[in-house]
Amino acid sequence: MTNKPPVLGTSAAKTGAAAPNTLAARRAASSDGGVGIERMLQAKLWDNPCWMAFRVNYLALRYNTPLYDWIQRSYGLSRAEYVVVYSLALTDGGQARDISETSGFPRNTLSRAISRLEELDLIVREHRPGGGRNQPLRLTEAGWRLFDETLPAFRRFEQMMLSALDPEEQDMLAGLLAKIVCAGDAWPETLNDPARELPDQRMTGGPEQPA
Amino acid sequence: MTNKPPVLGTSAAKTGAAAPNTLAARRAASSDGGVGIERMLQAKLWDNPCWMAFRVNYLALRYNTPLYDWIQRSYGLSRAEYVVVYSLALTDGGQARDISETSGFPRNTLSRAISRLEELDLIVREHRPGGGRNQPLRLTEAGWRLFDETLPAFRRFEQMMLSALDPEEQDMLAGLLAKIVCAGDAWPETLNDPARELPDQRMTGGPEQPA
DNA sequence: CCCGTCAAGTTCCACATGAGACTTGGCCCG
DNA sequence: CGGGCCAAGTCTCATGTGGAACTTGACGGG
Repeated sequence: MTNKPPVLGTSAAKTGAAAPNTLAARRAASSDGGVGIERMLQAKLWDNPCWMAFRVNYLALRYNTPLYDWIQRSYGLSRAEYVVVYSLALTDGGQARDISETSGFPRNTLSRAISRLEELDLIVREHRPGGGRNQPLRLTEAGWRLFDETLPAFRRFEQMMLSALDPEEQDMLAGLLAKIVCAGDAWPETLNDPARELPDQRMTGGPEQPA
Repeated sequence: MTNKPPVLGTSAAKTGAAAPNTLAARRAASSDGGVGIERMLQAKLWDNPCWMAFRVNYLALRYNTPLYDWIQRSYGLSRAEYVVVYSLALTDGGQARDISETSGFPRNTLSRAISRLEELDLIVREHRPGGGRNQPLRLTEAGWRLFDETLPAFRRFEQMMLSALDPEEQDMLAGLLAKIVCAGDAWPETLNDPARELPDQRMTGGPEQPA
């Protein structure tokens, strides 16, 4: 992120084929073979009162990091910037506000991202001159090209992760997660006193034990 | 984060009872009732080639933000700092490296976090004077107290989210996510050329349609 | 037993990030 | 039709963040 990479263009990022790429590989390289890492990972997985939080965060991390790093290196776009592109590809004419609410990026970060994308001619906004308020945003030709070019990598990575499950299990997972997301309008977005604001759920003894 | 909040202590954070707290509430307050938000959210949920990525990221977001903000305000600890405490509570004697690998924070961020926690007497390290290499970290009495005091909020929030599912579904979800996480040693941590490094999965037609 | 190698941890620094205040246009009500 | 309110979007600025280089202990081989 220090030296501005080529903005746009499928620049191949010379294959630094050497360095170990997977966790397993890097652990093996550790002095102790990463015993401590394994121990902590197992604890967080199987011995964690907040099992869902960990799993979800861990998966998000392992997905986001390689992909957005790649986008950054290859196209010079920050995560926020790419998220704008992606959001518009799914919902053409969406506004900054919508992206903010569905992605969690603060409004000012998106404002910047949008300005930059406009400079790069990846998106346009209904430029009611003087910065009108409700500005629908759209991808340009170049924007769509970028999306089409990058989507497969995201898809492939996700499929790779999902390949640990068979197809029915994948459906199951999709449904379960959707159910939770849909219930999401009701969660608070800030907490003042959690003991007061959150229902005091009886803890239903950890749902699982080591495999 | 501008004015240093009281470090430690269950400081009640005066109940700003007024402002709308849930998405639904804030949407209702929008000029257009948040129609655009809803549209984009539905698209990202049901019309998204990367359905898992979105769901997982969304859930992570909706979980992390309120809880870690609360920790920050009430205890003056950053997310990284709290993660250290939490990690040690699950794996006493773990090292910085382990936390880094299982949480995704870079080593230097954790280094800082650990130093600060040590100053605050929440943790201790086997201080081979002069900064020995493999330093096991442990919570102090105060550290454990902090953990015990804060854990319930995290648990309650997670339970609240999970309450969209019945108990068997929760088990199901736990199992499915675990299966994926366990397969995780094999994912690459960086990508040079995704088209070359990732298996070219046949796309198994989106797993679901609108509910 | 010393030296070379390697990774754990630290330091430095440039920069993206996001909190908060501000501006501006849309919209509703009188 | 005019004024007031409210939210969308922007700007400024302090600061947390993470890349990269560095230091230092550990370990293994000659």
